[in-house]
Amino acid sequence: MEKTIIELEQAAQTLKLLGDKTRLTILGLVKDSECCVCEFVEVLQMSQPSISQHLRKLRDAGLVKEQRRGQWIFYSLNREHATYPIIQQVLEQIPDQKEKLKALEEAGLRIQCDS
Amino acid sequence: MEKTIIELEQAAQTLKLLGDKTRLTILGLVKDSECCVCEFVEVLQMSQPSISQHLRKLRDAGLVKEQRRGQWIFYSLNREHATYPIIQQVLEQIPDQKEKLKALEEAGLRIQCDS
DNA sequence: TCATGATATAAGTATATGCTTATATATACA
DNA sequence: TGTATATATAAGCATATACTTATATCATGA
Repeated sequence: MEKTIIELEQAAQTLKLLGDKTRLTILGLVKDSECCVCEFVEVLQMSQPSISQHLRKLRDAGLVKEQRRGQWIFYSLNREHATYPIIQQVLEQIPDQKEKLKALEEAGLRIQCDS
Repeated sequence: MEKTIIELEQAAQTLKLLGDKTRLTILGLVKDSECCVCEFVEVLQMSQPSISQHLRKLRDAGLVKEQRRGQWIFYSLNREHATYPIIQQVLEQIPDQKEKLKALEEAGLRIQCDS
């Protein structure tokens, strides 16, 4: 893998966004698969506006991408972002969030969408 | 290298501290060698109290260690910290701060202390 | 066209953050 | 003992942050 050097200022901006439990969990979730807002609300047990505001910060910074499918808006990790290598490394060193999505699925709360 | 999983909450706390240009630079500097406060002040061109306050945050979190030698207090990276793997990875992906120390040295502003 | 569900946005608020200036503390050295 | 240097701490202040509640937007389906 080629080593890319990320500008300090840009790295700091991304790290600031990662430096919040809620956003770090959100990124841990979208690392494994796309998620929609109501799933974050369910997993994180937080209000919908609060989640939306965190997502907006992540999206404004370009760390996540959004895609509407019907009534849902799905968020995914933007692996093209300049600071993605940092995010990737960080996510590798924290507990996997996959089980939380699995628990959602088992509770029948996972959103599946073909459109 | 063994892979250690860092608790999400603790990771977020460290990332928050890294998410500031000044502190990220400070950590980049102590990655290479011990530095004292006046060196940070010189390199970063910021007020001494401001630097001291950033150092206090880093020290309170345990990310750096301090050691007094005579009239100077030297700061160094605490490589035993639980979140050190994250810090290490991040520092590997941003520009090296070594030249800044070298410039200090050439300007005769580097503090050398044997005590 | 209307009601519902998913999401975004706005406004308000309490707290956190990062600087400033002023001052205290601690060491060195004459 | 007195002065200079290095550093820490305190207090004040402007701005940022992360919620809350209320409301707007947009797609779906009857």
